Amino acid sequence: MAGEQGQKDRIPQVAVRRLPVYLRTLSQVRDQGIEIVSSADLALLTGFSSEQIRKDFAYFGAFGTRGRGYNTATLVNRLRTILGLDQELKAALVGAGHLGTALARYSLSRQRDVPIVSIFDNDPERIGRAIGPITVESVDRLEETVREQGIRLAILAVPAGAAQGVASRLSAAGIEAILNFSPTKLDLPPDVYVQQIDLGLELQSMAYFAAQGRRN
Amino acid sequence: MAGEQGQKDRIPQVAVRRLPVYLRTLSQVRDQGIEIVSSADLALLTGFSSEQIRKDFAYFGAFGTRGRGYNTATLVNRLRTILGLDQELKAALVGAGHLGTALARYSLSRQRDVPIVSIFDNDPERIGRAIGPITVESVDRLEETVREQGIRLAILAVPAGAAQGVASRLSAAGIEAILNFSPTKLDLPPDVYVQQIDLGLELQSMAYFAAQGRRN
DNA sequence: AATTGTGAAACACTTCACAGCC
DNA sequence: GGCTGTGAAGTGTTTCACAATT
Repeated sequence: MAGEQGQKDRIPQVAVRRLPVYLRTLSQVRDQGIEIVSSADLALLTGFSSEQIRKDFAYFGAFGTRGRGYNTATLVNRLRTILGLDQELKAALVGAGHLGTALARYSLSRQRDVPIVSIFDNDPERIGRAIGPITVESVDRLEETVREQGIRLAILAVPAGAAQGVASRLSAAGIEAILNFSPTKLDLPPDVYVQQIDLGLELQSMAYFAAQGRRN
Repeated sequence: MAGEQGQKDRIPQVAVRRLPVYLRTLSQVRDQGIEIVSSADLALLTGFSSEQIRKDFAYFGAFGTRGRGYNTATLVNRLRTILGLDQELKAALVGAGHLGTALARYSLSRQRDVPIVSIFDNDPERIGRAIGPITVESVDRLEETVREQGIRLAILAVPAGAAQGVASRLSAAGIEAILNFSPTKLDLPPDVYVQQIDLGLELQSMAYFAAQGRRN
């Protein structure tokens, strides 16, 4: 049996979240013309332990050569496939306020792999405005555009009060993962992956670590 | 013996990072005039399990009444003390580009507990500009201002190439925790708490979870 | 009767240590 | 000889289940 080639057991979520770090590091190393790296080299560059790096790669099937190390170009391609970046998954941004606009500009300039292709807002002042090559659309057109463009990911940067409503609509429209910058817990079917980023919460835990000390 | 009142064993980092969520939820509940909540109520509101909530509170000494639940007002105050928010820890922002400016505006409007009091940049175009009530200073004045104002936290929103240099200066100036939005791993003494937020990495792991499916 | 507080069991993740392969 | 790949041990975190308390 055994489904997709080389994939073992259940893979820890945390391991998946390290893959993009490996990918970025390996791309840089490859671009310096270095063809082989060891897990020890990667440990130095990423701050993760060499054992952990080897184990993470092993979850997806082994890519190294014993006695030598890993081929940078091969591993970059393999990681891109594993992450699904060869599919050019499209993302939508909802919320073209200060934060949303900044995120869009940042993403448009750097992030070719997961491109933002549509931006929505409900403020008539903002609709029609251009952000880079994209024109802000009315949020009324959300479902339609998501379907037409085959958008599968969304970034949410709307006020707290609007977040749940928009998220439900995104979910109903078939969006598979949401990166939520609004300070609200989203209640969604479990087949939607939600990643929360919350400046307020982060600052408050920083206060704890600064005040009571002791990192770990 | 036993140091600060009521603090048990070693406290899991993950538990600390949940406290701000409890604090926010409890503040909302309290502001609705509700005086008592059970861990089951909080579980519904936060999405964490009731056992976990009780255990988290227990790490810091017990605050509930058996048979009744937790007093919202008391618990809010207690959490604020634990997190160190009664100290009004000041934060600096370094990098007044699109993202930095958006973060500053967001924080200035909402986050009274951990106020941003200074903003730095190295671009002469930006120095002297006002963001809300704050005037952007030259990054040359970083050490001086940090000491004068007693700033203990920093938010880093500079280009990748500049991040390590600025972070080292912040650390040398005595900053205790850094929230890093630059896509760079920071190498700093272990007594500086670093929390990384990286849009590019988040989008890439979202691609995985959308592509290969299965949430957990 | 209801709900906390908590040891013990279960689960998740990381590190150790070494066999296997180049 | 050097470095990967991996079971086994160790550590960290969550869930279970129930005694303690109001």
